[in-house]
Amino acid sequence: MDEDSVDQHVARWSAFWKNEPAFAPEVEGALVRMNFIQREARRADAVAFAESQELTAEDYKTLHVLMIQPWPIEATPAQLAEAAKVTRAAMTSRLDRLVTAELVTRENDETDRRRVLIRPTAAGRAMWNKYIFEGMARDQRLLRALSHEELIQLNGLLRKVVLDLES
Amino acid sequence: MDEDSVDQHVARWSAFWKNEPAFAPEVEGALVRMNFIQREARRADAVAFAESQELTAEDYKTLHVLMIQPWPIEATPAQLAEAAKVTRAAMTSRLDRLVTAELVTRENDETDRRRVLIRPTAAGRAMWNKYIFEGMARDQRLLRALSHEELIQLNGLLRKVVLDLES
DNA sequence: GCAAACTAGTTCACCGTCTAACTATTAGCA
DNA sequence: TGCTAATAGTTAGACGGTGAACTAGTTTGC
Repeated sequence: MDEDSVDQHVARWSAFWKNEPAFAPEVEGALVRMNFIQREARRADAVAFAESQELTAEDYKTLHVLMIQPWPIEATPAQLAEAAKVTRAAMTSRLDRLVTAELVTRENDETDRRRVLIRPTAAGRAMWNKYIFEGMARDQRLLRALSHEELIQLNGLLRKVVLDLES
Repeated sequence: MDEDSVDQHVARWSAFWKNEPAFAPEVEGALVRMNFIQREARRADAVAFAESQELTAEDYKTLHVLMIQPWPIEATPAQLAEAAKVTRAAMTSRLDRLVTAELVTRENDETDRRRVLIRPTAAGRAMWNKYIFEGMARDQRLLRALSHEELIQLNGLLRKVVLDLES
């Protein structure tokens, strides 16, 4: 198999840490590679949304987590914040932008007046539809080097790690 | 094999996108899992440095990329920015903090007076030494669910992806 | 020999996030 | 019932990042 840039990085480190048993080249390699792939994914997303000028990647993500809620399509800011993995404060300002752009509505919940309900507008749904498939295509392009079997194998390994971290 | 939270996420999506051939569950799963692992890594790093109060994770990273440069241990801000994957502007402010903390020195290069040379102080080297092995241990803990063979397998799959993205 | 182009680093204005404090509302319980 | 505690959302201030503009120094090429 050919070497990627991470192999060089790890080789340099291995030389640096020779005689140092605490250094695990495979751990370092795997983490750096995952970092590389994730960074590339974010970069590609940012480019796609920067070109369109309509929406930032962050705002799209917000719209997305709203759209993929279980029926009915409505959610509280707290639910969206958790789904998007940002704080509620950050979600407040994201929603400000989406409300201004008229992609979602923000209404008081009359049964619990502390709560706010967020719903997509027709324009918001249309915007989501416009980008969702492009996003899937970008993701598949990112991992196109792997066959279906290899993807399953990769998920098997990653699942072990995630299961361990979740327990 | 047991299910992790990502399996549930993907199952919900698969139901959502049933009859939609553009959705690839294995691609989605792999990316979400890598995201999860990376996020956990960053969280653990942040916790470790927040407890110590001496240094932020970002400043440690800066010190780190400086320390692992090839001999002699000195670098320009531009080199450090590239290694740490931030802009030069960001590196300027990171270095401001490290210079104030007396962990690195910033000197003019007399042979090319545009350039600045960054070198760790004795305190900076000591600080790096204090955290480097803890960081390795954190990384290994993160992937402890995988055997040595599985780590090699994982790197093999990720290498394919990285090689493809780098070409 | 000198103007133009390039390069290194910094400064500036802006952005999105975070934590912590704050307001408003609801739930728990003596 | 009426305090107290808990909860939902927002606001305020700080932080670290970005891209663009700027300063200073070096290289290129006529």
